[in-house]
Amino acid sequence: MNIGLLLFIPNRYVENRMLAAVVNAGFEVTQAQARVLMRVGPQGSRLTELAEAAQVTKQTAGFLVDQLEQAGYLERVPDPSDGRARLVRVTRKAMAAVPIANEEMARMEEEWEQHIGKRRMTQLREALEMLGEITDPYR
Amino acid sequence: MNIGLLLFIPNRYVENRMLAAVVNAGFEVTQAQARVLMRVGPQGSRLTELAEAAQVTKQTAGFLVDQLEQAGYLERVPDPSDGRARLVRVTRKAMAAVPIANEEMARMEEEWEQHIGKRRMTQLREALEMLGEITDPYR
DNA sequence: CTACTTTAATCAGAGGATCTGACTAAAACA
DNA sequence: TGTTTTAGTCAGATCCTCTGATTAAAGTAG
Repeated sequence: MNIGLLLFIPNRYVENRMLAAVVNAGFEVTQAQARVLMRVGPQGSRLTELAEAAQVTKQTAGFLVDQLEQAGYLERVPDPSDGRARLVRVTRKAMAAVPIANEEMARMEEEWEQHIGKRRMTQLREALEMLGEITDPYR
Repeated sequence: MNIGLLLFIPNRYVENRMLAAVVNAGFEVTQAQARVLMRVGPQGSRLTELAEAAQVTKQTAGFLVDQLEQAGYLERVPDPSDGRARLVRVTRKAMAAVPIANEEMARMEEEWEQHIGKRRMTQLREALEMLGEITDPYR
């Protein structure tokens, strides 16, 4: 079985479960919005950075940030160090979603470890981290 | 680093490279079309099967098959065993893309093995296959 | 055999996500 | 100062995906 598909299946599973957990807790976000939201840094991020991190164009990132801003999950403030730029920041409202997502992630990892064993889980992580070195366009 | 993201990065990389290889060889397909196309079985598949395998609704699958049919990559023939159903089959034109995709995949896997080593590659595969058992909704 | 239920596929309509190209304004640089 | 780069936005188009309703064939229970 092709390794692309092998990677795709658990990846889709994680995305679905994370989103479901957050939506279930009352946060109304879509998959695409969530991908942007989770990439906003603690001190705020520029739109261009978000676009790169989420692998979309600036326009798409802007479109999604607009929606998240309107929903009250993000805010834009002027960037003091650059008059052209603005910093996108996570609001308190959105921060409440972070522990929910983290807990769901932890739960999932535990289930996985239960199924494939601690040793294989460590090996999986190691292999994926190394693959990131050659497949992640942003580093 | 969260395992969802760790899975996402190489997965995206595979999808991008596979699509690029095929497109580069003159096949004009999109990512979504490719996902459906690669799931058509050798004896043809029903639309409903394709929808399940590609994780989309029947309507979406139908929409994509329409496009692929129009482009000459797929054809629909009546299913002799069921008057309601039709079989979607890959045309000769599209079959020419298969070796191209396979070669690109093989090339990628070789590069990965080069980077992380044969042992880790085997472990990766094994762990992913086991994870599929609990994360693949279609089995 | 008839009536009900399920299944395969399509039609209609809508919303979401993404892109390319063109533009404005601020910053960096020569 | 004048040119080039960078951050972000506007406009328009396309692609992908969904929900809901419909048609027709197949399966099933009496």
